[in-house]
Amino acid sequence: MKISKELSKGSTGMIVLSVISRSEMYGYQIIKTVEMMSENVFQMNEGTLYPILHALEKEDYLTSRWVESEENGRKRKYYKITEKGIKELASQKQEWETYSTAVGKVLTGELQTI
Amino acid sequence: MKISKELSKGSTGMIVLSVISRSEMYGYQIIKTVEMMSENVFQMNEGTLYPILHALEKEDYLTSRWVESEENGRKRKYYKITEKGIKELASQKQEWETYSTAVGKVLTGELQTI
DNA sequence: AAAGGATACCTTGATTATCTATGTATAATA
DNA sequence: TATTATACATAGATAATCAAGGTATCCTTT
Repeated sequence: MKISKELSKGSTGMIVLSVISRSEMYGYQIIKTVEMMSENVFQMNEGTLYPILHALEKEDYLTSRWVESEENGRKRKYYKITEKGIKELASQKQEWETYSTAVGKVLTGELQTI
Repeated sequence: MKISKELSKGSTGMIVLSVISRSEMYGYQIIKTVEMMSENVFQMNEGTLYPILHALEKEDYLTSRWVESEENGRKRKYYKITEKGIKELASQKQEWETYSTAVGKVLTGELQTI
């Protein structure tokens, strides 16, 4: 990810699940899609993405299949979300909501200090 | 932090700077304050906090002093934010804003896929 | 008086997410 | 012909956090 430091750790799997949940995609396309949707805030690199895809598949959140491109003969590995993945995504979104709301509360100092 | 997984990685330093920016505090108090302000979402453990405090001090974002408590004789190490720390906090808040907004965009799918 | 829990500091070693670098290969462009 | 973009992948390094352990004092309950 481009966003400096370690801020995005932990959310990358959710981001990947999220974009795949809208349409079957291959790895390189995921990178470009996330880049575009985040307006270049997230610039995932391949060394990050591929291990995540493999892990998500191992957990049965995704399935994959090889597809030969029609324009060029290039092979692409398409990933599709599973039912289990859809549930996991919903759970992770909920957790993200809880987390980001909590950060907001601390940053804005809604409550008083002890 | 209590929030499961690794979601909060990278934001802990900012959280600490943020609570200290409102008043001088000692370590244990920081943990309790963050717990309260986040409504128990963040349950920082000591093994996380103390190394962070030392690192922030080393970077001159904080200064510390030992204070003997008046109620009981217990010694506490109070941390105070510096000018440099205030600037750093502002920068990290800005980054958090960019990051969380980007996550929101990807999750809600504001734009279309390629 | 003893025991346990809360307070208060700290460090070490393990875990894990991500990055950097590297590798392979093809297609399109300059 | 050389470079860039596409497309997959892995290995080793880095770094944030956690789990566990250590020391010590104070307060409350038994």
